[in-house]
Amino acid sequence: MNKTPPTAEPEKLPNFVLEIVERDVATGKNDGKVMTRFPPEPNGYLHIGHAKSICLNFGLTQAVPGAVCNLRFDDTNPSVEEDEYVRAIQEDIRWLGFDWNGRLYFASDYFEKLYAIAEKLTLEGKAYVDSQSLEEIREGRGSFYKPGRVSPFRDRSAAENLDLLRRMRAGEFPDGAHVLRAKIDMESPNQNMRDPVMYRIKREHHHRTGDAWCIYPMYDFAHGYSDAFEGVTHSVCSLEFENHRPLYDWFLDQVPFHPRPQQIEFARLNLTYTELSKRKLRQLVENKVVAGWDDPRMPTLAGLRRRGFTPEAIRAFCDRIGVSKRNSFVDVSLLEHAVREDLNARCRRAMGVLRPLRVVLENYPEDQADAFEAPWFPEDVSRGGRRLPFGRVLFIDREDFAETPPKGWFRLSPGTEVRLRYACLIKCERVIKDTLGQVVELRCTWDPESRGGNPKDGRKVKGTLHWVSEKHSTAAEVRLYDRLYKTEHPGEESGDSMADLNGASLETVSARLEPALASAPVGDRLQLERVGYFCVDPDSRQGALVLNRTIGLKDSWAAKQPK
RNA sequence: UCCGGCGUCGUCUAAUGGCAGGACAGCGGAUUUUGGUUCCGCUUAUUGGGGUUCGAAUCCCUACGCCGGAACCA
Repeated sequence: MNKTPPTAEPEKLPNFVLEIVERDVATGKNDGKVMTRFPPEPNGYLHIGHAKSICLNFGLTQAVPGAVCNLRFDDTNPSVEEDEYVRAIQEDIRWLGFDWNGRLYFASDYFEKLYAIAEKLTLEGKAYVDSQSLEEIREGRGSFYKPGRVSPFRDRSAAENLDLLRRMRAGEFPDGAHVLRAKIDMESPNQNMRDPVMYRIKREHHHRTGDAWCIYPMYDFAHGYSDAFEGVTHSVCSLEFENHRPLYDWFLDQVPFHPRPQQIEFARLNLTYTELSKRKLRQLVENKVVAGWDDPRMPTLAGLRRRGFTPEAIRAFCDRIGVSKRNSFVDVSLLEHAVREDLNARCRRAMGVLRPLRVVLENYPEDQADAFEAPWFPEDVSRGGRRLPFGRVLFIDREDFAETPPKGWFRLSPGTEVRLRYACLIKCERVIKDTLGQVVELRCTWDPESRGGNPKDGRKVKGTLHWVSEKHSTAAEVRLYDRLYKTEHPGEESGDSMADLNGASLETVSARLEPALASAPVGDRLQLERVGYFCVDPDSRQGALVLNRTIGLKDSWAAKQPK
């Protein structure tokens, strides 16, 4: 029997980021202060990969006394950023169970301070205005194998550069006419150091600053300083920024800051059968492959929430996958395990039939009306229950009947007897088919001496089926979700994950549920016994319930069957 | 061909010069009015080669493999 207490947070794995932080605290670096930040660009919804970063950054504040974590929107590219995303991101972080405690920042709040630094660097001869075209700049930057070539504008005087920069800001030049570049090293083997662009002219409405600016700072220039302005000590980002660290440090070297932030890189999450590229996820939404960012098939937090995942399950998953520098693919079954583990401990059990098959009990009197007691939590009957109305006509799941049963079949088949959970034993006498040969109804008999499920004579049956009474049951639309992609690594073969979409990722069925479920509120989670975990979708209306299957139960019978 | 990073069970991850451990997955078994849960058990790993050392997954050298990098994106 299941004695599992309500979900407990599992032990966190040790990880190298936490080790660095703890060492820095121990050695008194930054006067013992620890500040991290989670810096999303508001250009899409957060997904399970972001959850890993959130759990790391905010989780550090729970592991290290006095540590804090900021939420900072990295909104330096107005072309792609929107307020909708700012709101959704905050909602998702809160839902996940974390709080930035008012430490909410925007890179765009620093535009004035960043610009001041740009002027300072320009004045000091560490930055210059380049008037080459985009193509010329790209060409001049060289390649993996070819060193860069200096721009013909690289030696403009500080005064001329400052004048041009001010006029850039003032809007005197068209988009693309000039950029501000850091003067570093065009021959560096690290291409990020080959005079990176600091500002570009871009006449685009910004979601917060509106039209106040026509020049916008680039990530590399803005990020480290934004960290420094806030007092961030440990700036955790993903592996693809490793090559940017020398540049991060170079910018910080030009202005004294205490504490001085340190960039630390870790491997972002990859999940099998899952796409976690924001660009690709946006494509799914824009191409209407899914119903929206919160489609329950999406790996977004909004999607997982609507699917019925709990924040506890996602946190437990993140704690369990660890943090390292190895790029890896986590098996999606680990996520599924975390979800089942949490849902198993918290969900009440109920009965519902996904694909109803009519069962008529020929020896059950028309006017008889039994009802059977059933606990909501079979493993803790003290938590209450309900009565299941019974009758002459019932529904069982089509999957629980086989006219010619395979080896090892415990369920119903002609001439065999099974238990209806909490009710009684029934035996299949006859199969009724339509003109196409499809089974449309089963004629059965019940054993009146087996009320509650145990026969008087003590005979055993192998199978126990879920059921509902036709007359009393309530109808529901049930949405069954499968993996969005049919391959373990979507896009691996063709280069485009769209090619590996699972066309059957959503199946909608007309189910019948036990009557007590008719009033289940939106968001309610439950287990349909023998079937899976479900939650009530916001699309539900009075009398028209919509259920999402969060995840099926483990099914060792189905797993063993030949495909 | 350049720069940076990474190589531990099928997968993810521990070990910080001293018994290669855990989780998931898989496979058995027990219990079970959910083919669920729970419990018990089992299989499986240090990329190769050299070196240092009483002792190496760990340090050094070397080879190989994988990932990232050539936006006025982040």
